[in-house]
Amino acid sequence: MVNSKVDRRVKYTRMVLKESLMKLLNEKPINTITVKELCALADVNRSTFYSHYSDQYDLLSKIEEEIIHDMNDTLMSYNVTQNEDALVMIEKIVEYIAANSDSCRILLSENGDPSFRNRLMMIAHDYTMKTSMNQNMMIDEEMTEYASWFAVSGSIHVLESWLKNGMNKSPKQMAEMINHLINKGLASFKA
Amino acid sequence: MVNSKVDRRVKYTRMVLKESLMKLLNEKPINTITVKELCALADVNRSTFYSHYSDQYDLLSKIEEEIIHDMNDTLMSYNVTQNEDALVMIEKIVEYIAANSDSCRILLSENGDPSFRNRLMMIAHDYTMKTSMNQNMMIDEEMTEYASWFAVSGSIHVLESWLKNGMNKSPKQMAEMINHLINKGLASFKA
DNA sequence: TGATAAAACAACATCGTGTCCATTATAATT
DNA sequence: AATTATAATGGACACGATGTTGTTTTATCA
Repeated sequence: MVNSKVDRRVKYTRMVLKESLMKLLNEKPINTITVKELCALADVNRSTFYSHYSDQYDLLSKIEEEIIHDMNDTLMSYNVTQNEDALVMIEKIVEYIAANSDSCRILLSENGDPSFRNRLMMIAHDYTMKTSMNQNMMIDEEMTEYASWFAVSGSIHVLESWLKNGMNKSPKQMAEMINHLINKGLASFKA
Repeated sequence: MVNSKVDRRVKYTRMVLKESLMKLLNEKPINTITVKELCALADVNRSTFYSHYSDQYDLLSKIEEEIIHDMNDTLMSYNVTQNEDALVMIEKIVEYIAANSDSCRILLSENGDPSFRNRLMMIAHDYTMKTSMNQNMMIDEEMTEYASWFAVSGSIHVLESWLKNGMNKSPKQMAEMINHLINKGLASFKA
């Protein structure tokens, strides 16, 4: 156990700082949040903060790092093969986001961090495109790249809206819809 | 002429401040830009800055406002009817972005402003969805909303990449590709 | 050219910042 | 339980950006 070597006080300090920053991000953008007020909310001395993080942005990126890493691990554990259907992969991603909806909702919101969105897109790109896109050859190399990002960006934004709407559909429903939109576009929704 | 009533000095001050902020945004994110350095670059007194804008973010939003307003006007002038093909509307939007590629590239980049992206998406949403989506009835109200945002977000992101790549395709090519992706998805690109 | 208004200049208090160090409190170890 | 180690606190500090104010200089407009 590597984790057990970390002092309990350190664990608590980092945890409460992360929680407090997320609370503040739920109310206002990062650029209006000061280290001072963050520490006041967390009831942590400002000196202590600086012994862990260089500033608000550093703390935010650490929070994101944690989620991204955790998500990667989770997806890795499914050990998806090239042949497996892309729909399964999309489902796994949606389910992970659902399981971490609070954090994801905040980080993807108006007050969130665009770079988190980008990192998430990179993961989605890797995990879905490898399986679905490469199955068939595409006409144009550059166009393929554009098409791939179109799908990923659209998907992520749909999930952002979904989180904002309190997850009014099941993860399975969302995954199926996204899969349809990616592969067949709006045509698949026309009556 | 309403514009001619504005003092030349005021015009110059605002112009040079806008230009300077864009230059800085081309190099680093807004949260690392100070009013002090912005004024130094623009060679404008800090007091003068404050008589026009409350802070960097205010100035940035004014810049965005200008582009958004201008874009709306441009699109309005085409007076697109409900029946007109969505492809035409997409072309107009792509062409506008191409004509203002420098500003749009910066504002949509890593150092740009997410809210500009959102405003752009609102416009694209209004101008394309009204024409294309409503032509056919959709199955589910909520799903229609999701599908619409999927298309818009994907499209904007593709255009972001396109700008970043130095516009290696023609606006017409991009518009056609986007139109295909929206309506037929990846299926339309498979060999 | 004279009236008007904007920009520049200088000075100011304020606030958050980042970094000290000494002290206190708490966890880990024996 | 006592000891050791180390994390957190509290206070102080200089520093720089901020936002404001009043005065002077400069440019514009009519």
